[in-house]
Amino acid sequence: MGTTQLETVPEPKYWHLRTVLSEALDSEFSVGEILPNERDLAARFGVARATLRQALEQLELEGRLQRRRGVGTTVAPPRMGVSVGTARHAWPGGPNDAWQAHDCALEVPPAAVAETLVTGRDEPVHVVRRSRVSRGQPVAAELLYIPAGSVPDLTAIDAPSGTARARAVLRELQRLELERQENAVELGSARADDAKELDRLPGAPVLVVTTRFLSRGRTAALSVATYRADTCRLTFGDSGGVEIHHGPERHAS
Amino acid sequence: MGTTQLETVPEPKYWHLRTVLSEALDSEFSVGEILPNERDLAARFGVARATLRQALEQLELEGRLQRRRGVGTTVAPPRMGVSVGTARHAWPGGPNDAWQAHDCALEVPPAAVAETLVTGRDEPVHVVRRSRVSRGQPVAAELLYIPAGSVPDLTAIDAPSGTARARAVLRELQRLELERQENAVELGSARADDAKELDRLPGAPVLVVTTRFLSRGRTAALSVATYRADTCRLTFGDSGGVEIHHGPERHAS
DNA sequence: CAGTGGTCTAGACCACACG
DNA sequence: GTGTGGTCTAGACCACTGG
Repeated sequence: MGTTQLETVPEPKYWHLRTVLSEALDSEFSVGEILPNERDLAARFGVARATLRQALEQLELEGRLQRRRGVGTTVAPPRMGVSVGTARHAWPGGPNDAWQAHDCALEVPPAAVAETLVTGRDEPVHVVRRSRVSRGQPVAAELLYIPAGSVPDLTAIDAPSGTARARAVLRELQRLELERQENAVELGSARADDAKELDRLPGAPVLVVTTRFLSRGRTAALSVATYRADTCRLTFGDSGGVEIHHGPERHAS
Repeated sequence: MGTTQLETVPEPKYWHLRTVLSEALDSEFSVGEILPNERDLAARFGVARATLRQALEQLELEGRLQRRRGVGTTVAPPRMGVSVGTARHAWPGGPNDAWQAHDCALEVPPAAVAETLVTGRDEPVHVVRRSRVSRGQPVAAELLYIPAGSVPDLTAIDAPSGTARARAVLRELQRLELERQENAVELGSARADDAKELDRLPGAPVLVVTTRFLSRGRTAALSVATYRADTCRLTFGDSGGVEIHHGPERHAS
């Protein structure tokens, strides 16, 4: 007789809470608005903070919320469509390729990368770090692996590393007739360095896009780009992307 | 001198634990092997079970582990490459399209879908449910939205719903000259029905692929497919996909 | 400084699979 | 039944942001 089980829900609390909050976001909040803090929300719904957080995590994963330590939880705008298609302008080193080169170093790539590049183990390759910004916020961090054989004319460049070196490598790469071979997308979690670049915490969910570029039948470069999964919708094909978003959206007035 | 801080780690415990476990998986475990249970593991590492679980969740998200209630935690095989490219055989209703039709109903689609289909609000459309199996396990659940206008010759079909109806709709669709227009990929969490189909719990991370099909310039169908994010690597392009998997040495730099 | 989200603990009970 | 992972609690302290 002690049970206070007013509602027989085989559904977990956090999942039900997610639904309730999701509907509240649609009807009672506008983009950018700040939610009550977690302790207040938990008290309001009569659950432990950990349970409330489980619901918030779900909503953040779905791109509905944005949480920042020391600041608060805000309603996120609809995900932005980010083109990862075959458009010419997306070519590495091409004009207006949406990427900003940061750095370049000669490093030994991970085993899986070396395998795809068909280079020897422990054979260093050029690694160009680039980042991509869209609508004022960072959306992707990329590592471009380029075998030394792909850009043989680099002896003329004196800069051993740094931005200048990165641009030089890209310039050389651009002279090749690159052909995009394949893409793959999978879920991953941001490594510490990527997380910093993406303004997220380590372990944040990311969409990892790997692309292989061919030149005269050989693998000339391999790109591993990590996109923020919470804010990005990846679009393939040359157009901007379908405008599909979830639920009604109200904007601050 | 009183600090027992043997290691000055600004790193969270669960993240460090994730790394340790990840390396252990590479060197000491083989695919399919069962890990010790969570209580034992937590005790072994001297952390609370919740913390240990946080690390396991990360590894599951990355496709390294598979956890099943009542059974245990096992080492997952490398993610399988699943083609979502433009290959002919992937056409809805085409022969060997890798999909199995389950059901069909006339329903009012979500607002976002109706918008893309350019149908009126509250106007019902055919909704075909399909599922996709690869290597013996379910990898995707799909909802195919087809405006009634796309398949006008369905009055001859008497089955109001069910598998027969679904196949009939697909057969009609196949007679159109479909043109794949766009794809988008984003992270989502499995709804209850999808989760059941994918043999996962509600809220499990999924990759949502939306595809628009055109016929004579009009949107003839819209596919919303949810793929298991833990087991699948989506490949675009007509070939099988690059064989990139996470071996030992996942981390660069 | 005060307030926020992030991490962590030590328990408890539940839902499920399997013998 | 036993044993597993899944959910939930009520606290505590930490790391960060901003006034």
